[in-house]
Amino acid sequence: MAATNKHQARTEATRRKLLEAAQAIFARDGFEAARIEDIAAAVGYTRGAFYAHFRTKEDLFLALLEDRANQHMAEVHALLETGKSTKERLAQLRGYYVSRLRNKQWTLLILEWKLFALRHPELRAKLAGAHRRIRKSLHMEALHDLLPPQPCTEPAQSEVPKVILEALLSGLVLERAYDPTRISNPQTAAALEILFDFVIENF
Amino acid sequence: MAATNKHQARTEATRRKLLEAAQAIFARDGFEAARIEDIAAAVGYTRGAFYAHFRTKEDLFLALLEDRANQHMAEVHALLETGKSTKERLAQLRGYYVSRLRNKQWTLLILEWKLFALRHPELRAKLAGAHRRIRKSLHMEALHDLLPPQPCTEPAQSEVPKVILEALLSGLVLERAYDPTRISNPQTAAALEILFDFVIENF
Amino acid sequence: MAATNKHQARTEATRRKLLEAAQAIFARDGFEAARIEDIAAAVGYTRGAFYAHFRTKEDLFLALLEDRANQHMAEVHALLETGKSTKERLAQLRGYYVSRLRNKQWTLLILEWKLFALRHPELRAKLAGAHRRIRKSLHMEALHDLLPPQPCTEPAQSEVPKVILEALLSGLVLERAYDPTRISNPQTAAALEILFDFVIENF
Amino acid sequence: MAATNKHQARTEATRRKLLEAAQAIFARDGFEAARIEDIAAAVGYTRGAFYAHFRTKEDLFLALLEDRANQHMAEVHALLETGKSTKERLAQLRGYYVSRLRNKQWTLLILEWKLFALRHPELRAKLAGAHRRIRKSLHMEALHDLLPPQPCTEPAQSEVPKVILEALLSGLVLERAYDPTRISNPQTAAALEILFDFVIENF
DNA sequence: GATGAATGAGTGTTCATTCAT
DNA sequence: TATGAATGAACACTCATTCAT
Repeated sequence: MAATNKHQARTEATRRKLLEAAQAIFARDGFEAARIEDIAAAVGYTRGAFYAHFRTKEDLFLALLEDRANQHMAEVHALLETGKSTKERLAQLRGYYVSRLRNKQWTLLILEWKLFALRHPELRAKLAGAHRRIRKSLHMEALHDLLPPQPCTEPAQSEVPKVILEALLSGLVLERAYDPTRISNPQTAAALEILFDFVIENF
Repeated sequence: MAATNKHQARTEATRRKLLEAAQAIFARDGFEAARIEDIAAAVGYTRGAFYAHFRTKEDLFLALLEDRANQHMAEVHALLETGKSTKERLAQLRGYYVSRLRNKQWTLLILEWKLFALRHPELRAKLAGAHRRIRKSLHMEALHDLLPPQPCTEPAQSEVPKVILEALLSGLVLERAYDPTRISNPQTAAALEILFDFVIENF
Repeated sequence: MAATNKHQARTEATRRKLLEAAQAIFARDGFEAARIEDIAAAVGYTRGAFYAHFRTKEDLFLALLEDRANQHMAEVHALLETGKSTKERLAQLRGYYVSRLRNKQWTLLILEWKLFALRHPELRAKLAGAHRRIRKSLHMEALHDLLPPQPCTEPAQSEVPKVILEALLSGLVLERAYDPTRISNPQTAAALEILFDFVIENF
Repeated sequence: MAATNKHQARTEATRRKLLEAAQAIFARDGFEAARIEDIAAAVGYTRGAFYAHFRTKEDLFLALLEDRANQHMAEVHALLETGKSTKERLAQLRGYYVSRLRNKQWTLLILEWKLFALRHPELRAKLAGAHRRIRKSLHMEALHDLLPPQPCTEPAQSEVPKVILEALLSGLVLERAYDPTRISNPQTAAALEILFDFVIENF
């Protein structure tokens, strides 16, 4: 039993290492250009080890997104639980939102994910699960509860601010990665703060 | 001479057809997954014909961006020349900006281009020319002259609104392509209009 | 008629130019790596012009060898006709033999030709004509008549000195092309002279 | 450990098989016309397997030459160690030299190698290592020590006999491959023996 | 669980050749 | 005769995936 646990622990550790490496490689090279071998080698394994943990490259990609989505969701929930008032929680959410600017890899991964989904509609069904979770993690489901009820709007309406904020974030992260000289980090953060407030109030 | 002209015309026509097909295929599949054969076949040619017009796949990708960038630049310039006052021109620019929402392919191509540049830093130098033109076409250089002079800001500052608007547009186009059910076209257009005004005034 | 002659002359001139270029390119790149386009471009034509004069690349290669073989045969014959005695003619032949050291292209072409024949036995029949002429040009048929009659030897025997001298020449030309620092031109020429005499006398 | 050794053994065995096949195919078809697939198939593998052992076709070609060069060097050294006197060793070297006549593949490979080097001067630097070894294996370095000291000659002079003998051998092997009817094997061997002695004494 | 040899499908690219002009 | 656009077969090389150990 103890042995089994040790085995399990080791297995789990390898899996985690592979996921970690995958995040870096997928963000760096994109899904298509990423090589299984690079991912395995990055944590000191060979291709074979990879296939002991994941069925295919696609599989890894999805597992990675699911894993990270769960993680991010947990972070947001933890964050909001410490907030005492709606106002405070909104401020925390804002802080979290702006801080995501620093996590280039995660943002690029989401970009890759969207492009992937866009280009493999036949996998939509299979992707549905991860899909929803990533949605949740991305879109700050929480936001919904924090906003003043808008009586006359359909529920779909409430997606608008989330989509806007997300689009903004991902676009800015990409721009900074693509050409860091055009807009500085503080400038970007400041802009995000202002726009966060504006969007929350006006959409 | 006549023969030469005919040849030239034919060459040019084929080249244009290939570029047209390339836009569709690159936007649909992304740079990595796009197959030369698909591009050629889309306009009724074989792979070999392709290579009479472009040296490599990369070459085609860059030529395509350059071509489209020139085209978009021309559009903006034509647009602004008809405007009588600054205010009118700004309105036109706004209209053009929102209308870009409908050109999914071009926006996805720019996304691909940025990812490509991000992932091939060794080509930055070679890419510089197309780079700059696309910049100009994207970033509405014109915007600069239309804004009220902001005495205390460095020139770099003026990039901020352009970057924001661009990020927003590309993010929203991607989101709509990825999941068209979340936010409708009118919603997106309306949001873009509001945010255009807000950004112009506040950055 | 005059026009026809002019046409013919022009055609012939183009053909000669192509052959000239072919010699340089085939010698430089070898048969396999030589590109039709390079040959045509070297004399200011395009691929199409080439095909007005030769059916295939192989065709050109054979035509070239035949042409050069004829030329060399003519040279040897002219040379020997001026010689008054057997001794004198032998000395002339010797001089010609050593002088071939300077014609790197022709020697490399013969090498290519042999390798080609060796590797396309199915073409042997087709090659027979050029084959024989090149043989004659190479092997100094004349030599046979100059040597003292060797009563007891079969005719085949008389091939031996020719083969030896030819092998020597081609090997030395190749060596000098491959590494010019190892053996100097004068050294090579001197060696050839000595060996020519030795071979003539002893085989 | 055992596994590693087995893996290594298998790897080494496959590599050897591929080298063996490569020798046959390169000698048969020449570097340019040789197809990776043929080489792999000749020992029952697929193209992919080939690339697990060699980076490129060029790589294989160089590895092959290096490998064979080492082998031939070893043979010569072993041979000379059994000779008791200079005279005996010279006789052994002579025997070895003449026996090389029978190894058509190796001689054709050297020919290919020289043509390759001649036509890829940009690779000269990269080729330097194999270059030198092949030189040594070819040129019977040993010869140098066996010859009577020639007081007045520069060291470069000592290259002359080696170059001559080598040129002769390769030329004759090629001639026999190209047209086996012209000169018989015994004739060729006899000629080589006579010329070996002549060259040793006179250069 | 991990290795790494081997597979095999896939794709970019080259180039001899054809053909309408 | 000469052009050059287009063809299409060929081939080197890559890489996700499998499998015996």
